[in-house]
Amino acid sequence: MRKLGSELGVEAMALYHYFPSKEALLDAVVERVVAEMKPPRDDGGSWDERLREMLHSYRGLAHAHPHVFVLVGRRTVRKPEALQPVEWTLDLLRRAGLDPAHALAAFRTLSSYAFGYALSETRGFALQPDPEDPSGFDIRTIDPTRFPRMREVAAHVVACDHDAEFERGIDFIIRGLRAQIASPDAA
Amino acid sequence: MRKLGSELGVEAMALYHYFPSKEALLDAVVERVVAEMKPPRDDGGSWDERLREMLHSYRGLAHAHPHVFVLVGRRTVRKPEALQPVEWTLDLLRRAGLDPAHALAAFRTLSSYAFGYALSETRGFALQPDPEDPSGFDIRTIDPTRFPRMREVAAHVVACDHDAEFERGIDFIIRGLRAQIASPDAA
DNA sequence: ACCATAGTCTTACGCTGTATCAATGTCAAC
DNA sequence: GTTGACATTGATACAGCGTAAGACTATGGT
Repeated sequence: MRKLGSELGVEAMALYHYFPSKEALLDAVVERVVAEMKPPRDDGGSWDERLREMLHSYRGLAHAHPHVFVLVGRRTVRKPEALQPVEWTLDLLRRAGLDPAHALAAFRTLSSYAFGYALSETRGFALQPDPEDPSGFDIRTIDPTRFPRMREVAAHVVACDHDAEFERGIDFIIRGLRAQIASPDAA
Repeated sequence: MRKLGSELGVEAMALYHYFPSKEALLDAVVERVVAEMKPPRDDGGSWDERLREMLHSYRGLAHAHPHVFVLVGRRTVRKPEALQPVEWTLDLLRRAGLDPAHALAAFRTLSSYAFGYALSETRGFALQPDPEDPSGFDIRTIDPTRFPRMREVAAHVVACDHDAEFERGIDFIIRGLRAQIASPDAA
């Protein structure tokens, strides 16, 4: 607070005239960040293309604001406006042919995936060697007799295109959604 | 630190004989928590059943240690032992028929999903009304003309079986994995 | 001229992690 | 039996944090 205040040429306590607490201030920051998400294009384009767009836009928040993104997952929503992207996505899924219950399940699946992936990405995946701490864990030097599977994927881990990997995850899920849409009665 | 110290009948600074910093101490806590994960059963049982078991076990950590779980996602791995569950899961996926690159992609998809879902769950999903703050956002009273889709799912949100919902998400992804295994050459 | 209001500053309190260093307990070597 | 090394703990202190309480100033309406 003191730092932010001095950034604004003001004492820390002046901020409390505008926000009741630091948490409320951060909530407002989150609100601003989430508001950066753009609605899906309304022109031609299949539902899954627009869905992909939404998810990439969501992940983009993590890239643009890595420090804020951790806070996005909290239940701090006071104004429903902050949930506009949720409304968009649900609408997308409903138009794709899912009933409300499945649209909700699909939404939670997709958003959990995107949230988890983007968050892991900003913190550095556990398997990824940390360039800032060369003394730390490095999958490339792992004991191949005890961890043969990790040894196997080590090369792929260090030379990983995260954009493509994120997209592949969406592929998996969308395939599942399509199956649900095609045969809504199946378990 | 002072609190933990007094819990142990000791001054706060005594802890620094065993851990160089609070962060290192928390890393050790995370290690202990992750070590609670059990290896997948080795008896008969399809790979996807064992995979489900792993994911439920992972999510179970969040239920058993909701405050610690946020820290699980950090790259704080120093000893590869803490990555034993990763090795198990990779092995599962490889045996299921995925090549190393796809096994890694599948692992990241599944773990991101489970991590994101479990984390959102412990914090309370954004859509879920907060029982501790009845004055906050409540999806049941949302404006149906501005947010028709959210209005539609409101009933399902409040009466949601998270176990089943989590399972449905796994269904989606596993279906995608099966398609990849069936036709490895497709995009 | 008066007062309400908005905006800011000052001071202070209790909390945090931890650097520094002194004190103690323990045990092996001489 | 004394000594010295080392493991462990305690005491004190410091800089940082969020924020409660209240005083001060500036502004605009009456």
